Amino acid sequence: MSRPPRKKAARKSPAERAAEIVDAARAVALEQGLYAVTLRSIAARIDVAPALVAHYEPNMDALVASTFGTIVSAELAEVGELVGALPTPRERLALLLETLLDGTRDDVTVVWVEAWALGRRNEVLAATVRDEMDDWRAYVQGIVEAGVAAGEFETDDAASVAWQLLGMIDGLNAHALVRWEDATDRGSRIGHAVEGMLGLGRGALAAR
Amino acid sequence: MSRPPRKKAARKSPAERAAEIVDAARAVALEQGLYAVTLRSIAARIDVAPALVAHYEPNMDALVASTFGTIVSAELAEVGELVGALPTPRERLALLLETLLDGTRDDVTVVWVEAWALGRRNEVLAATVRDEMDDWRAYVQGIVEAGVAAGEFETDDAASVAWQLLGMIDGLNAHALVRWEDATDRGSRIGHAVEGMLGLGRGALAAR
DNA sequence: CCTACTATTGATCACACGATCAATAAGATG
DNA sequence: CATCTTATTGATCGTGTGATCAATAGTAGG
Repeated sequence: MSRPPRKKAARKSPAERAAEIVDAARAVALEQGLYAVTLRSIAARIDVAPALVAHYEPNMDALVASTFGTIVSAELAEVGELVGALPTPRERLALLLETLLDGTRDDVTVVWVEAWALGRRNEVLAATVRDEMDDWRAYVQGIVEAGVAAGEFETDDAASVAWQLLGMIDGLNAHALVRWEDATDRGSRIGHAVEGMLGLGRGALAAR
Repeated sequence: MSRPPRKKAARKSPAERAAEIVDAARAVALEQGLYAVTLRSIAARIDVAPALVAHYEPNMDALVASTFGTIVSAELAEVGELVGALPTPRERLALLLETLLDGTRDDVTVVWVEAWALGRRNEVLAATVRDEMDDWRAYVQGIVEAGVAAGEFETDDAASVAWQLLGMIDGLNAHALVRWEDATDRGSRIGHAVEGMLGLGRGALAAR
């Protein structure tokens, strides 16, 4: 089971080694959650002494926080690119919901949930969580405002609507994480809910 | 800072001591979260040796799980009693949403979020979480079905609607937990969302 | 080729966790 | 009052965590 005893790690440039550590932290977080991002787990993954990880990172709280930020901002960029290809705000919002609720990003959902819990004991992480949440809110708000401007949506507080949309999405994903039994239908009915929030007619959101 | 050195705990009946431990665990969980429910923290709170807590509980995983169950089922009972006093399903649902989103139960929200995260490493807790979620689902589903039977609501899958409602509620509360900055408006717009899900006209849910 | 720099490491600390067990002492029972 | 039952404890183990530091060994530059 245990790895063959490590001889000695090859000497690498600081930039290269630092990148290796960051990559390992991201991989561990996605595979086993933020709680598994530990001095020793990261060191073991890149086959290096724990002290080396400590040498490159100021402390583990910071590494956990930056790892969270990396994962979540990458997700936003990825989704943004996908959704941005569509022409109308209505279509963009529909695809956004469909994408975030399709159940293929449970690894990221775990990171979110653990970040909410861990944030209560890790100040740096808590601040990062707030920043990333705000980035997401701004992104969704942009879609909503575009829809209002285009006469597709109806609301007087796009920021509030954005918060509520994200809250709904995260809640549904978090639930699905736990009740893996029959969590096939997350998102099946959220369309109507969103229609209610944005003054759309029934079925208007998903319409072709 | 540290307590005056403990002399010796008074001898109590097993039932009494067991109850004391359970109470302490619940209090600690509500004040500091499930992660703080530890052998030593519970022992310190009731001024007793850590070994005594271990003597009464099979293991800490079980105590954490039962503590979660106690807190959450009590919440359901409390809310159920409050909401059940209203005559129509529409009013009951409106009060349910208002109550769960009024921001006075953040301590319980912390317990939920930490349970989702902790459940990945604590099998007993994970099972308890699923059970309690199902109890909540059954309760909400009952309200929805009553509304359908009364001709107030319109849906063909009350269970699915119940899951979605709970997901939305938990997500909004979890969000509010982290972005304490301006989380005053959770629930301000969920009414319209629910109206969309249940085929109600705009503002119908909150109507007198 | 030699030297200076520094990436890397082993050893070690202090702390917190759950858990076990023999020993103690309080109270019940006779 | 004597005996027995058992609630309670101190001591201890094994594990896991983050962190520090002197010592080592590659490697680049003179």
